[in-house]
Amino acid sequence: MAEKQFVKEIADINGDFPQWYTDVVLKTQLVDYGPIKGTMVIRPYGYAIWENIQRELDARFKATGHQNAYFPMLIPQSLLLKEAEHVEGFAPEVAMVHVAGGEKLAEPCVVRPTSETIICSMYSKWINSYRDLPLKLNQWANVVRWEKTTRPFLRTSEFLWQEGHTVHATQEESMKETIDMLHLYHDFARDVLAMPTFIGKKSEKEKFAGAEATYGMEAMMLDGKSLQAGTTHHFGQKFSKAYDIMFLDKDGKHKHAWQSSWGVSTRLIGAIIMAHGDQRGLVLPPMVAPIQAVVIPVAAHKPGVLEKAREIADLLKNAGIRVQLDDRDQSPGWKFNEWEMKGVPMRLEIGPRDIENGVAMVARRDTCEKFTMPLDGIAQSAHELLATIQTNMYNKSLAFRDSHVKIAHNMDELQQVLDSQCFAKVVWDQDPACEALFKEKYQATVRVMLDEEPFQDTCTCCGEKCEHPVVALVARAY
RNA sequence: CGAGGUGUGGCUCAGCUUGGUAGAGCGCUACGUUCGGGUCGUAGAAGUCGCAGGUUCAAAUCCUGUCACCUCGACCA
Repeated sequence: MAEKQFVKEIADINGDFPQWYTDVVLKTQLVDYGPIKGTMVIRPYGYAIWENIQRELDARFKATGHQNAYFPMLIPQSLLLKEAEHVEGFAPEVAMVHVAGGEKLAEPCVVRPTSETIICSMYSKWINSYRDLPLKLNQWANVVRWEKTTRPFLRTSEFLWQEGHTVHATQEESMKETIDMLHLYHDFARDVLAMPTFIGKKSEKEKFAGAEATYGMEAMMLDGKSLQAGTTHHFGQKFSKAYDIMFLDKDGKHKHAWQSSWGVSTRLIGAIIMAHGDQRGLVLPPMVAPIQAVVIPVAAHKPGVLEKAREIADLLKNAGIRVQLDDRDQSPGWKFNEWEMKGVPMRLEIGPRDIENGVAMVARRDTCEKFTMPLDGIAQSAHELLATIQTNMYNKSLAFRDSHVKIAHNMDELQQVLDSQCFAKVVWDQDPACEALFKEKYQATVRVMLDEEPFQDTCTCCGEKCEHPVVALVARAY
């Protein structure tokens, strides 16, 4: 059987993690490849994960005073050209429309690679007074970036995301928003995705095209590589000057507004897969799992078994658990394997023996433990187990990550750390030459840690005394 | 864009060196059997071998061109 071969394949992953990754996302029917290279078809099981992420994130946005809106996907080229750095940064990966309605367009339009330009052009109309500020909008949308190489969820030509764009009267306020949202993402990853992340500042070289400062949230994957899982940007007044977003302040003077933007994408799904997955396939945190519990009748042909299984599934469903009864005509072992591969957090087996004993066999996906659970009060027990799994998954990831971060005092140590598939903490003087060396010698990138005291006064890279030492995280990244 | 690789039923591939009737496993369909960790049997449907040209009595196989995709590097959420 193909599935049997698959289980065998991922049992010998041998550090060939990307291959494991691709196999898993295709086999578990999260996605399929689209007809155009680099595009991804998100199938129902994969999309349901995104819906759960959306719901949880959106609630957090609303709770912090943000509103949702929607802007057009097609942007006139001239609008894109207004902010020089932004254009330069995105030009190589922009898709354009030259013909529409059978005629060549007088002015081509671009398919949004991000929406700063169209949103800022609207903001300049909408904002006139300090009374209009702050303006904090978010959009759930798709964007297109014509990347050279692609991988499902992690890098695709088109992807789904949310992009928040805020406007403020002062730099302090805008900066606070940038940092607040970074922490919102961090907390979200911890509480919902069960994924510990590092938050930090991107170097000058790596910051967003057009931003004054870019901050990122990065997660450690099981192979010790880093994945950027979210970013927030402080724009200063760059875009407000390019797009003429001005307001009349309390003091009667016209001023350019201060802006921020921030986003996370369907890449988060890739992050979940690579942060939690194991040799049997996906392991989904209960908060985002499309199916939190599956009920499998064993010896379903015997009288009363299927009925009891259905009764228990209904009990869980009424208790608010996303549950599925698997009453398909397959052998139980086959089903166990399928749902494990698909990452369902808990499985309940109901057979004649269990009914007789008033229990269900329960299997946890995160630990692969199997034990009995009394049918009496099972909805409550299931809820508690799901919460336990969620917490355990976070703790497990955190322990893994913490054991894979090491301090590097010099370049020799850095090499050792990176070669052992770990992140390196270094001291860096923010010299671009040193950053270039990290990249050149180790294909590694830096992100500046926030609020960390340097552990030495010399640079890990060049060994010279630092004038502006910062602690930075050096890691190989996806 | 640099380096390597692959195109053969729905999927994964064998066959190619040395040209001679198109193959397997999985999946799918029907019937039966089985069901506490990937059941078993019988029967069946399904492929102009990526495309174009060339060599030959004869091309999946050899030659030339072309297209597509995959992996690894440079860029990105």
